[in-house]
Amino acid sequence: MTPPKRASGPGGDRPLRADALRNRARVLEAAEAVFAAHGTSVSTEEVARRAGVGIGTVFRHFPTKEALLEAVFVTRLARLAAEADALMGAEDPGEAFFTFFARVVGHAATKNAFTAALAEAGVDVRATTAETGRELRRALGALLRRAQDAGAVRPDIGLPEVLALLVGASQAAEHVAGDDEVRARTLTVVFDGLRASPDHAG
Amino acid sequence: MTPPKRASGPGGDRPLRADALRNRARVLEAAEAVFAAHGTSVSTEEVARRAGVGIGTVFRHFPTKEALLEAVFVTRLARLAAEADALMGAEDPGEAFFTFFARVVGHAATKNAFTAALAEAGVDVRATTAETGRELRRALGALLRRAQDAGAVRPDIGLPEVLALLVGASQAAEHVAGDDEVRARTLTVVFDGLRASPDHAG
DNA sequence: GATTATCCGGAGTTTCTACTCCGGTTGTCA
DNA sequence: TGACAACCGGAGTAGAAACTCCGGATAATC
Repeated sequence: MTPPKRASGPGGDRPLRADALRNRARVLEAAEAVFAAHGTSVSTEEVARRAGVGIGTVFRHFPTKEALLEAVFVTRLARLAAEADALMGAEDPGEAFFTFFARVVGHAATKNAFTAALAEAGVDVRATTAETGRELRRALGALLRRAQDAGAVRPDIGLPEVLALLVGASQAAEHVAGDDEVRARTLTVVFDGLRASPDHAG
Repeated sequence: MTPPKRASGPGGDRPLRADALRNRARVLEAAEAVFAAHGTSVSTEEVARRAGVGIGTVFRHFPTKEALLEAVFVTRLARLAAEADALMGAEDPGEAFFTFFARVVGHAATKNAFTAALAEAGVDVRATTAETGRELRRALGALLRRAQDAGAVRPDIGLPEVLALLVGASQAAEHVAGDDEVRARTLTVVFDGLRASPDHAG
C-alpha cells in the first residue's frame, strides 16, 4: 500500500536507505508523542532525544520544524480520513456519523495540540496539508450526507458547520480533559443540536 | 469606583505617579490590541512600540511577559463578568442567557487568542486570574440557573458543560472567522442543543 | 522655583532554539 | 569482502526575544 519513501524533490529520486527509513519513522512517532504531551512549542532537540537520534538527523528528514509539524498533522488527518471511510460501510448512517464525531473528539481529549491540526485542515495553509485536508473533508462530507438523507442529522447545515463544530468540540473536550462525565454531557448537547429539526427553534 | 493603582507589593504602597498611571493604561491597551491581532507570541518590544513607550517601561509595570498576558486576560474576564451581571436584570431569562453566550462568541470571532483567556478562567492557573475567573463563573452560573428555571435551557447540564461549550464555540467561531453565515448556523446548532429536552434523544 | 523621589528610554546582557556542517560510521552492491 | 555512497551525531553558529540597568527627564511637594 505504501511505496518506500524517497528523498524529497521532484522526479527520479533514489529510495531511502534502511536506517534512514527507520529513523524517519522514529522521529515522526516521537514528534507526535512529544507534541501531544507538551504542545508544539517543545524544542526539536527534545524530539530528537525522545526518538533516540541526533538533531542533525531530525533536520535532515524534515528541513524545518514547520515541516515536521506538518508531517505529524498530515499523518493524523490521513488516519482520520481512513476511519471515516471505514465507517461509510456501516449500516446505520446516523450512528456512523456520530461515532466518527465522537471518536475525533475523543482523540483531542487526550492528545493535546491536535485541534490545531483540525483547524489547519479547514483553512488549507500548506500544500500537502491541503491535500490531506481535502481528503478528510471529502470523507466527512460523505458521512454527513448519508446521515442527513437518513434523517439522523438536520438538513440545514453543511460541511463547514460540521467542521467548525468538530474543531470547537475538540477544544471543549481538551478543556475538560479531566472529567469524562462533563465531556460526555457536553458532547450530548452538541449531538442533540445536530439532530434538532430546523423548525424546532421557532 | 476604581481606586488609584498602587505599586505592587503587600501593605502600605504609594500611589503611582500620574505619568506612570497613564503609561500603564497605554501598555495594557496596546497589549490587548496587539495580542488580539497577532496572537500572544508577539514580542514585548512590539507591544512597547504600539504603546509608544520604551521596553523598560513595559517591564517595570509588568515584570514578566506572563504577567502582562495575565493582566490582559483579567481585564477581559472582568468585562465579561460585568456584562453577565448587567444581563441579570433582563426580563426574559432565556434571552439573557443566549444573548450573553452569543456575545462572548462574537468577541472571539474577531479577537484572536481570546479563547485562551476563557480556558484559563476555567482551570484556574494563576491567583489573580483565578479570582476574576470565579467572578465570571458566578455571574454565568446565575444566568444559567435563571434560564433553566424558566425552562429555556435543558436542566440536565451544569456550569462546567456551559463553560466548555463556550470555549468550544469560541474556538469554532475563530475558525470560521471569515464567514458570518456559517458562524451563525454553527451557533444555532449549539443553541438548539442547549434548549433540547433531555428525553429528546431517547 | 528648587529639591527630590519617581519614572522613562533604550542599549546591553542572557538565554534559548532553530538550523548548519563535517568527521566518522553504516548500509548497499558487486 | 571491499569500496563507495549515503547517513548519522552533535558541536557550533546565528538570530530572536525576554529581561536588566542606569543616566537623564519629569512629576510631586514645599
